Amino acid sequence: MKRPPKAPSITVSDVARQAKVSKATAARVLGGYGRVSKTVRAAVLEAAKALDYRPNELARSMTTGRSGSIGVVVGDIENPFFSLAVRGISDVARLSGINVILANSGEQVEAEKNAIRVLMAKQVDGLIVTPAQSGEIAHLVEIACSACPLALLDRALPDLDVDTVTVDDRDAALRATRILTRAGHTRIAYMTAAVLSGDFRGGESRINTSTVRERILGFLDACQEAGIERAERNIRFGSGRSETSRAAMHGLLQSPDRPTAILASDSVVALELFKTIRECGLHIPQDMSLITFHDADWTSVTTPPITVIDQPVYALGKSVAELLIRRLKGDDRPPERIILPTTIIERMSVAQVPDVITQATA
Amino acid sequence: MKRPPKAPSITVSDVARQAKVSKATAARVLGGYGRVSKTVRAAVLEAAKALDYRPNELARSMTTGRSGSIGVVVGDIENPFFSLAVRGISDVARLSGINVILANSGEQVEAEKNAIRVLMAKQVDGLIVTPAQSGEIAHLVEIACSACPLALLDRALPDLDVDTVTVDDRDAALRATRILTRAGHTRIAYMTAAVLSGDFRGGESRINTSTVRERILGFLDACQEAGIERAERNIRFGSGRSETSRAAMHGLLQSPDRPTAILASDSVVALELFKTIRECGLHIPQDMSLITFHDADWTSVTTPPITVIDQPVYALGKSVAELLIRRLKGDDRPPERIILPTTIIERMSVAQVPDVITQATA
DNA sequence: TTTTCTTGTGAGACCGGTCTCAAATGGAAA
DNA sequence: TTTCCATTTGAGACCGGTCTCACAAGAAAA
Repeated sequence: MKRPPKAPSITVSDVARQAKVSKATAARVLGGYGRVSKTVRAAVLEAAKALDYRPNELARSMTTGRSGSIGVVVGDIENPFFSLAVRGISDVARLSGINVILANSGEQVEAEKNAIRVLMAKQVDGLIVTPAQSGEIAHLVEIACSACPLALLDRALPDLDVDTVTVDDRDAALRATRILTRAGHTRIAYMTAAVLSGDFRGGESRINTSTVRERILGFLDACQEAGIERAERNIRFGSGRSETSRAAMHGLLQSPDRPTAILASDSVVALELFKTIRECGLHIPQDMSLITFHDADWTSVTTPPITVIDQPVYALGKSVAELLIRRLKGDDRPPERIILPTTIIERMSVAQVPDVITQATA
Repeated sequence: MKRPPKAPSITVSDVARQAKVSKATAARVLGGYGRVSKTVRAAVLEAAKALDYRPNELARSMTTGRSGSIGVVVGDIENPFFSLAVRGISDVARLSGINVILANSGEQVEAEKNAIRVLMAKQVDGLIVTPAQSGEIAHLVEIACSACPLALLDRALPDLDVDTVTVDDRDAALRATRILTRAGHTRIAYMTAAVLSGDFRGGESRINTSTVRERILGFLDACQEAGIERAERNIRFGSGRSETSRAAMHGLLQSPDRPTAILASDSVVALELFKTIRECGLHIPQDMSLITFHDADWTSVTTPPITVIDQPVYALGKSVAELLIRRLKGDDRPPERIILPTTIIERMSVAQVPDVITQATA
């Protein structure tokens, strides 16, 4: 823990000495600011090359106050949704010569807080966050009030008026659920990995994360439209990759009044569901219809292929990054909330409900 | 591009003034070094809290010379293989209070070089790289010679003697191919996303990336063992997600002497293949057997589920990170090359070749 | 020729920490 | 009481850049 051999790196002063000019002059040509004569510039450049000078970005950042990097905090980098969004972000960042420090919150607020603290200490110029928990946003509010621009990805926070990019969750859920109700389903479950802070019990107003709330709203809209009562009973939170959630899924699928259709909030949940449905000896779509958010690559190769809500994930990342970088450049327009449209890709995972057909013909 | 409002942050001096002690003393308690009396410590801490002091990690890094972060350069963060490995790395890093700056090379050497340059300028304490190209490693050699520890993930470089963690690629390929040969296959293709620098033509010695070379060696071993001649004809490079590679796949699958079995080098290639095989109206496993490296989550839900080589991907990331961090702490044992074992998970994507059965019964 | 302006350069402060060194304090030993 | 040593504290250099300011020299204007 003691000796980092401390490579004696080449500094501006070294170059200056070699080029026989002052440190200030060398710094000017090396840093690309101020005015220098052609001859001196050439001399300095030559000296720099000879010495193999590499600027110390840290030192530079310290004086300028800008680190040239932005922090990105996502829930779970393993979720292909986030990987893709992150690529959108980094592609944009690269174009502006900004680099990205990535942190994983594992959807834990504490980890999120910690990640943000570390990123701030590293003096990131801006922050893109996918808030893990809707209840605790004090740390985000604090950032928003500070000089460091903050942008929200995929999940809006009503109480936090900052640049935000989401998709038309409510509408997407509505349309997806409608496909289900129109196929005659009346027992429809909505499964999300999100955890509820507090208790649900029908008060969707208590759900603070826009993504979750909007989707539930859309889901309930469609259910109501179809005359399905107490649809909110079938909303399941916390359906992650954990053991408990698997057990819960099993329980749900094996109960006598199990749903005949499920809407999954992301492809990870959907995959778990897909496996569990099989394990329970059920068949998609005959015994169980399934629609999921996110057109993950595998959804088209299963048997049957899954009907999905295709979100513009890459564009989502691209847009927040653009918004944030614009802000970094000094733009001070009021915060923008961009909502990107989604499409539904109908595949083979939704079936007509038999008794509806029976009823219809009876 | 001009005015970053420059939040006037609280510094040690501010805290010192408030606590009525010298800057040095305040720094001691805030930085957690040296000796300070209980009373003074309490006073400083209180002042710090009152002022809401946050250390500037950049300034700290500048004097100490250690930035507390490591750089990770992977080929494609969207590939679940890398996402998982990266999680392994960051989990370990977090435990040591080190954070990770992630960069994507897109498997392009130039991007890789650039990413490394940026990361070095940011004074990362160490570097983990998945070398994109085997031919151009001058930039890596340079790092290896410098004071900054370098570790290689998944791909070894024979000419670069640094800490490296890979899997038993040769053996894995051998065993996988054997499954195929034992099922009677004689026309077996090996498809990798890797691009060859130069030309292949049977000289596997010219392939510098260990992963690719070892796998090919294992593949050829098994073919030879089964008496298959000129097996190297069926090695296909550059099978990425691109249009050209799809076209190539189509060509291969529709040719009259198409292979009856394929070994895919990663799950992204395998998924492309899976889709293409379907598009060509072929069926797995009757018309085409398929085995792939990496037990990606979707491989178990397809029809049929895919036989895979299960690599300990998370452990791969975990191990390199551990190696690198040990090195950061001053360990100077000679470089280690760790090879992790793989398992084969046999599912339903391999079929017996009919004419072999015929022969056997004849 | 003298004055004024422009341009190039150097000296040195500064960013926010760490860390060395010397001085001050106080208790124990002589 | 005097001497010595350990502990605590302060002053200030330093890390590697940026940037302000003053000054010198040459060009243009008077």
